[in-house]
This record gives sequence, C-alpha cells and structure tokens, in this order.
Amino acid sequence: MSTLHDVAKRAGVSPMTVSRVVNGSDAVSPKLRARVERALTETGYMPNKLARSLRARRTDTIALLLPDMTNPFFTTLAHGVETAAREAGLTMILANSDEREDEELRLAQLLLERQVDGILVVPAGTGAATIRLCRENDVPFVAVDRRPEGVEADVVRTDSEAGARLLGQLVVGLGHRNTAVLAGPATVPTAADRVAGFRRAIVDEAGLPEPLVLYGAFTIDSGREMAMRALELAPRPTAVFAANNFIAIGTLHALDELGVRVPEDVAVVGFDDLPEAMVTFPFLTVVAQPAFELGRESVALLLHRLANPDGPAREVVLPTRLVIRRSSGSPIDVAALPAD
Amino acid sequence: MSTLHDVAKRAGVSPMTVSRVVNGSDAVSPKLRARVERALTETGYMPNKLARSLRARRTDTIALLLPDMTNPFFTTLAHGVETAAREAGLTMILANSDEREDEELRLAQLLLERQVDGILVVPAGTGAATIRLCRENDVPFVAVDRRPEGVEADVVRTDSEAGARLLGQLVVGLGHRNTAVLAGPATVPTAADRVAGFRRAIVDEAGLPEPLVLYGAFTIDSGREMAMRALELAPRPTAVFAANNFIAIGTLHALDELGVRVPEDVAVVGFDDLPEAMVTFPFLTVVAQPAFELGRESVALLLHRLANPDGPAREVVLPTRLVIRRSSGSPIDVAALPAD
DNA sequence: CTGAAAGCGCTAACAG
DNA sequence: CTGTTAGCGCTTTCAG
Repeated sequence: MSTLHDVAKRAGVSPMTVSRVVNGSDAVSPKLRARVERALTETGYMPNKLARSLRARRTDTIALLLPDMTNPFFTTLAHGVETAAREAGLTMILANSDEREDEELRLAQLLLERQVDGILVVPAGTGAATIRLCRENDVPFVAVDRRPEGVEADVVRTDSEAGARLLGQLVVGLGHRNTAVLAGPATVPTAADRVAGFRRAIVDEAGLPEPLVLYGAFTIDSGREMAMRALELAPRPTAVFAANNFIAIGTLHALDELGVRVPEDVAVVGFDDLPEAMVTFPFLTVVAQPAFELGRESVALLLHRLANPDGPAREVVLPTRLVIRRSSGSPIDVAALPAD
Repeated sequence: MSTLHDVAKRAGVSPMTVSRVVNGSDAVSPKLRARVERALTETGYMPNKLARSLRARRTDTIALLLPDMTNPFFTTLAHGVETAAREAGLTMILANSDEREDEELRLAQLLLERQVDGILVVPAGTGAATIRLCRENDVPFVAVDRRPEGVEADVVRTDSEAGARLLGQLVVGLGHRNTAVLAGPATVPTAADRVAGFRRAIVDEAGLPEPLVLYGAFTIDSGREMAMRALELAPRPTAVFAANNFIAIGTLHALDELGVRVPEDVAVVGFDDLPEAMVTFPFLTVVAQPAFELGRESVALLLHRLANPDGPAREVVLPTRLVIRRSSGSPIDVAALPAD
C-alpha cells in the first residue's frame, strides 16, 4: 500500500504536490502534474480515507439504524437511503437493532465513535435515549418511519393515524361490527397511532363497538399468536387489522392453521405492503407506505440539517396509499350475523 | 466532543494514562484510575475510532458487497454476516452493486479506501477484477454464494450444479420431456452451473431432449420476459426451471397473465427460496440455499484468512435442500402429450 | 506554482 | 506505575 509520500518520492516532488493532483487542484504546473500522474498509476496509489477524514473532521458516511433488516419494508427503505446517499457522495452503514432499545443505543454509540456525519434511525422504542446521545455529540439525527415521542427532532414518516383510519372506514363500509387490531409494541408511538386511527373510524365515526386490541411485536410469530388469541374470543371478530406486514403474514398463517377462510370467514387488512414484486398472487388489502421514498426523503432531510445545523426541526409526512385486494372481502351479509 | 487530552487535563494526568484506563489496561494505580474515570464521565468522553484505526492500521470493519439488496435471499445472507460480524466485534458495511461488474469494482475501490479489514463479495460477474484489486491491496477477500471464475480465492457457496440436478431429476420423475431453463446472466459462473446440473439430469442421465435454455438477468422483469418467450416456442415446455427466486416470481406472473395454470398446465421449479416466512401460501417447489448460514460461514472464512494470511484458498460448500411444494405438480399424463 | 511545518486523536515503544 | 516521544496518512496554513 503506497502513501502520498511514496508517490512524492517517486515523482521527485513534495507530498503536498501529490495531494493537490489527487484532489484535482488546478494550482499545479502541467509538467509536475504529468510526473505525478505517472507515479500515481505506477504505484497504484489509493488514498487513505481514514487519514483524510481525521484531518477533515468529516467521514462522508451516514448510518441507518433499522429495527429489522429482514423485513422487506425496511430493506426497501434502506435501498432508498443508499441510492440517495450515493448520489450525494455518501456511504451508508447499515445496523440492525432487532427492535431493542438498548441495542439501538449501543449501536448508535458505536456509530458515533466511528464519526459518522449523521444518523438515520427507525426507533425501536420512543427514540428518546438515542436522540439525546446524538444531541450530546452534536451529530445530526433524523427519525424515519416512526415518530419519536416527546422530543423535537427531524422526522420523515407517513401518517399512520390517517392510514389506519382509511382501513377502519373500509371495514365499516363492508358491514363489520366486531373488529380486532393486532398491534405492534405499545411502546412504539407509531403502533399507538395505528390503533388510534382505526379506533377513530370504528368507534368515533361509525359508533360501532370498541375493537379488540392486542399488543405484541412486529414479527410473524407474534402476529400468528395474536391472531390465535383474537379468534378464540367472543364475540369473534369478523375483521382483523394487522398493524404491519409481518403481523399480517403471521395472521394469515394462523387463520390457515385454524381452517378459517380469508376473506369468507374473516376479513384481513394490513399496514405496510410487501414489495409488489414479492406478492406472487396479489392478495392482501393494505395501506401501503412509500418505503423507498421514505428512505430518499430522510437523506434529504439529513443533508438539509448538515447544511443548516441550527434550523428548526422539520417533519415530512408522506402519503399512504390504500390498496384493496382480496383479503378484505366483499360486504358481509348482515342478516347472517348473530343479533347484538 | 472531548478528546483524550481534554480528559487528561481535567484529571491532571497524561493522555497516555487516560488511554490506558479507556482500554482497560491494568497498569494504572487505583487512585489515578478513579480520577480518570470521573473525568471520563464528566466530559462524556467518546473515543475517536478513526484516530485509533489510523494508528492501529485496523478498522474492525468488513464490507459486504451484494448484487441486489432488495432480494430477500441476499438480505437473509446479510443478516447472517451481520450477526457473525458483531459476535466477532466487527462492524459490517453494506454496499449494493446492482448486478453490475463495473459498479462492483468502483464500490470495492471505495471500500478499500475506507480501509476495511476484509471484503465479502457476491460477484456480479466472474469477480476477477474485484479479486485482483483486493489482492493488489493486500485485503482479504471471500467470494460468497457465487464461485468466481478462473481465480483461486476463498469461497463459500452451495453446490448449484447438484441442486439443479435434483430439480432436473424431480422433473424427469414427473414424466416431463420438454423442459426450459430460465437462467441468469451467462457471465455468472453459478448461472452456468445451474444450467449444467439441470441438463445433466435431463439429457445425460435421462436421455431426454435438450432443455430450452434462455439467459437473462436475476430479476422479476427478466423472469417474466423469458417465461413469455419460452411459452411461445414449440414444443411448448411442460416444466420450467427458474434459476433464482426473482426469476421464479416473474415466471409466475407471466404464466398468470397468459392464463397458463401452475401446475396443471406447466410445472415450475426454482432455485433460492423466499424466506419461509414470506411465502404466505407455500407454493413454489425449490432447491433452497441456507442463506443465513452462507453469511455466517463467510465471516468465519474471512476471520480465518485474517488470522492466516498465507494459507491456501479454501472452499466451503453448504448443502442445498429440496423443498417440494405445489408448483411442481403431480406426474403428468403421458398419454395426453402430443406424440414426438 | 511549490514546499515546509504543524497537527487531526490516538497509541506503540521506550524511559524513568 | 507514569509520562514522553514519535508518528499513522493526510491536509491546512503559510512562506517562499
């Protein structure tokens, strides 16, 4: 591995001149430039970004802290981040908190030690501790997809409340009375928003009975388990709202095991789409979030913050999209329902 | 952001003593240690990994260079890498070559400039250029999932040839005569292996007619397009082998559009599973690769190489698993086929 | 236009 | 046990 000094020696110039050539400064005479360029290729010189970053106090690196890197929603989001980052000349480091707040904090610490220029986080909980850490170290922070609680911070997200309300209205329109929400962790504000939005359509707007609300994790197993429990209760819900894509998949597994048909016996609606591509036979009715755009937009917000350290916190809310497929079924036969 | 010097000044000791405390050296008197520790927490000191790495000539970072970070097979693999890396105290940087060799090389360059300790690559082509670059810069390289061509290098992969042969034998056993392979890029050695394995079972072992082989990309669109073409040809294949999961999905889309039923009209078998979790209704017959374990194992190989720079190249081949689901169908009715 | 000096934050190597 | 010296590879600053 050759250094600037090696190249300089070979070209018979000072390291500074080599540095200028490498960085495209025009204050170098053509003659020396040619000599240096030859030496550069002869030695196969490769700059050491570590040294450069140490000096420049900038690494051109941003971190994306995800709760679950196997969830296609988040990998699509990551793809959006990576694309936008690369366009801006930044490298992305990806880290996986596994939906655990303590792990998220530990990872954030690690990333700060690596002197990343900024951090994008999909908070595993309220995000408060992670935000505080970034603040203390003066590193820009953007919350992605999930609204942090009680702290002012840059946020890029979709309107979970409005999206869930759409699904609630759909369910109401189809004639359902007994509904269930299989929610995420109660500690994640976004999970609460989804419950609230659904409840608003069902109870506040339609005057129907309170939906059954079960809290769990954003995982397939938890979705399966919650669905099992929900279907045993009386009155048995005829419509189930799964608060994210993995919970929806788990729900479908559970219903399959129980021999409950979708949508004939139970209607299912979900939040977060699977990439269209991956849905071999389009099936699940969902409110889809623009995952890739969420990623792009968060990089934009971070760049804005880097250029503008002291501006006010901004919140970007991207629209959701209701995608009606088969799982929500047709209007149910009210006459066939047991009387209240 | 406080430095070792700041802490040292505050504690009234030399920076070196602070360094010793931070790094857990026991050669510090209890009295000084206490003073330093207090100063450490008071200042909220956070080590600068950049400076440490520059000095130590080691970044404790490895890179994973993927051809498609939206493919669940690769994200599962990445999850395996991340898990193993973290266990070994390493951070993983993820980069996305988009199945382009030039992009892969450009990214590898960038990663080397960042002084990563090692690189794991799922080569977009033969991998030759990338391997050469790493060699020149003396950075350990492990090829993952795809065998590089013509170069000796550490490899972790599954036996594509054997897996494809299994699928070929299955297809033969079901009574098919006219088969098609929707392969990946002809430049990727692994794609060629899959064609070879399938062909071996069909032609060499069963003496059936040559399968129709179409080359394309490992994408849903390409799979769809190849399937469209294959189904128009005469004799129309009754069994189709999709050489990766995205090609398989594209194939299913195409058949759906054409009104061709699976498996009644055409049997479909694939390579690379979707994570079990994501297959809402298990359907596709595949040879599944152990994606997570491929990731784990490649980190193991890289660690071995780091500890052992001059050992011979090693190749780890993990077994595939035949998963028979509905898409392959039952034995076909030979009498119903047109005569040869 | 070119180069010498200094230092980013940290630690290996040595001296006391 | 503690501190000093030197330097990782690069670039900012200033002098020639």
